[in-house]
Amino acid sequence: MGRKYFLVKSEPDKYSFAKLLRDKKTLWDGVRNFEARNNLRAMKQGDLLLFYHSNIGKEVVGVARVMGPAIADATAPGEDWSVVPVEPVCPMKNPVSLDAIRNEPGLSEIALLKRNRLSVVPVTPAEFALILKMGKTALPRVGKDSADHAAASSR
DNA sequence: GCCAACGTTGGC
DNA sequence: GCCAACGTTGGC
Repeated sequence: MGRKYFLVKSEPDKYSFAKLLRDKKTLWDGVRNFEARNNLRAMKQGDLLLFYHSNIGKEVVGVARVMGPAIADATAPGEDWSVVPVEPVCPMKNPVSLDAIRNEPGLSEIALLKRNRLSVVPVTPAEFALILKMGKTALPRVGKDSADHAAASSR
């Protein structure tokens, strides 16, 4: 099956999309909610993430990509939490605010709104495409993404 | 296994 | 900084 889409939240003064751009990659750790953890575990390499700034900004500011499957969260030894390695894909040309999402009829069912306080929520392909469009953002051509291309062309 | 207390998240 | 929503914990 094709790639899946999710939205992940971070408080920008804790970990911002700008910081991810600088870091080039990070482990998405610190998730301490079972449902959010299970969403992390549902991710696989190549899945795309909308990066949302909570509290400050309250807007989708960029797109990130899952670099590999979920692994144990080393920040909670002995506990059953997970992290996922992610890398930045591109910033949104126009950040998409929570208000804009609320006011968009095509996004009335989005899990971000329905499941208010979940820090990792699934996004449908249609919702993902619509938010990119609202952000006037196109995904870059991914030449380095040879594994995905090989998988796609072998189908 | 119910439910009250508590803690956390996140919008305002 | 307040408060509402809601998930988690712990007593019974």
